[in-house]
Amino acid sequence: MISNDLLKKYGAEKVHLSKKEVLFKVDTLPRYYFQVISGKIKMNNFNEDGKEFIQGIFSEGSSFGEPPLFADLTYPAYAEAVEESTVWRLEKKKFFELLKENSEVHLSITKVLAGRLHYKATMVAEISSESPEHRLLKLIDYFKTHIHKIPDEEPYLVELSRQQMADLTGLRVETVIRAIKSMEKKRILQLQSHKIVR
Amino acid sequence: MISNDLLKKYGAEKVHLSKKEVLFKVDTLPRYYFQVISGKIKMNNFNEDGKEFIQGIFSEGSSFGEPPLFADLTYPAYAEAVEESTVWRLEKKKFFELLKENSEVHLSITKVLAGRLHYKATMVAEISSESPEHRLLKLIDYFKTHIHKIPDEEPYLVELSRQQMADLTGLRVETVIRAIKSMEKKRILQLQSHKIVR
DNA sequence: TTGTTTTTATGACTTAAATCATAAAAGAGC
DNA sequence: GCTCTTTTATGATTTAAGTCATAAAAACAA
Repeated sequence: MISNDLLKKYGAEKVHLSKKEVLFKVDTLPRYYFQVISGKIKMNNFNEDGKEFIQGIFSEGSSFGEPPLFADLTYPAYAEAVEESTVWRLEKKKFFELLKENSEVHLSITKVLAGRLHYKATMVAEISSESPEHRLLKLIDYFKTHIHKIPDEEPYLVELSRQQMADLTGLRVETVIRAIKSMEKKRILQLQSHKIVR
Repeated sequence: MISNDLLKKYGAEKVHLSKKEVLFKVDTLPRYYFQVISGKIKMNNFNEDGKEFIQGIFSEGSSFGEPPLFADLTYPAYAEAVEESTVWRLEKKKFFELLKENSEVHLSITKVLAGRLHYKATMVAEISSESPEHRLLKLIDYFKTHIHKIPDEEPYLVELSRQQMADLTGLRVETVIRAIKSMEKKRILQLQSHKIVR
């Protein structure tokens, strides 16, 4: 996360996005660094028959879509506003100037990438070889511990819909619903008027 | 990739690993930066019933296992020598000194992380929602284009075994074998005495 | 060259999750 | 409050990939 002052200093602009608006498309070259000011942005893919896969959901303060900027690659996914949002947009060239002149910012970005790589490594191993229940539990626990930083003993009210969880784990809604129900029976998590608490 | 001179300067040591030797374990805290001198190192996970998932295979010149070093996390997987190997080992503290004093090295490491994140993003979307044939093709093409940097028109002889491909995509050997055969019939790839050419 | 291990191959069978259909409950808008 | 949309829920059925068993081919070692 880069401070507003620094972003302004290097000429970043605010971009407004209405719900469902697409910020960039898969397989295109990146031109900007992006950081969420308000709202929620998701990065996602669609397979041949239209099934969505959500790479990540980014909220206030989070940057997204930087890897292709560094690695000279195209975007691996779309970026779309989940709700009405505002983001900072900083030109690639300016972004690299900023990094060069502010090494502590560069280190913080590297840390963010490292954290995301850790999440992906965890999820890809799960998705490829674990049961739906295990996958979902890993997802929920990852959000609780790493995204929202809620202590183990405190309850976490999952803000994701069943469909979003399905799209994050590669499952189908029905499978998610059944797995959640089954875990409730086993007392692995609780349901409070259809809301998941863990 | 950090040059030998620089590594030596900061006190890196050579570590020898015999085939199948484990360098670090999943869920432990990182203490070193590692870089392959010779041989091959794989990072892998095992699920409840022992099924392997290969996160990546690293050969000469590649570093691995850096993300948890940056993000203050534990290793998401094991690291094991695929064959007899030698690696550079540099203490965490020294590694960060090196980065601080050599900003171009820091940038190159960030680029490596960005590239790996790109690979993971690509594979996780594939694994979660595509057919075995599609997954395998994506894997093979990724190795051809991004790892070995072979031009599209030149043939690429896949060096991975069916089992390794299965472990990289979350499939079973039998499924890989059948999918490869089926793709040969469709002329998507060639088989030359059981070796895959794409 | 022969014996041993690993890799590739194939058929028969099982199963877990996807698919399809349909509905109840909850939430949003007026 | 009522209407429309979205989300959650559940049963019946299908299917693709996993599992199991077994063998041929290739690679490696003695």
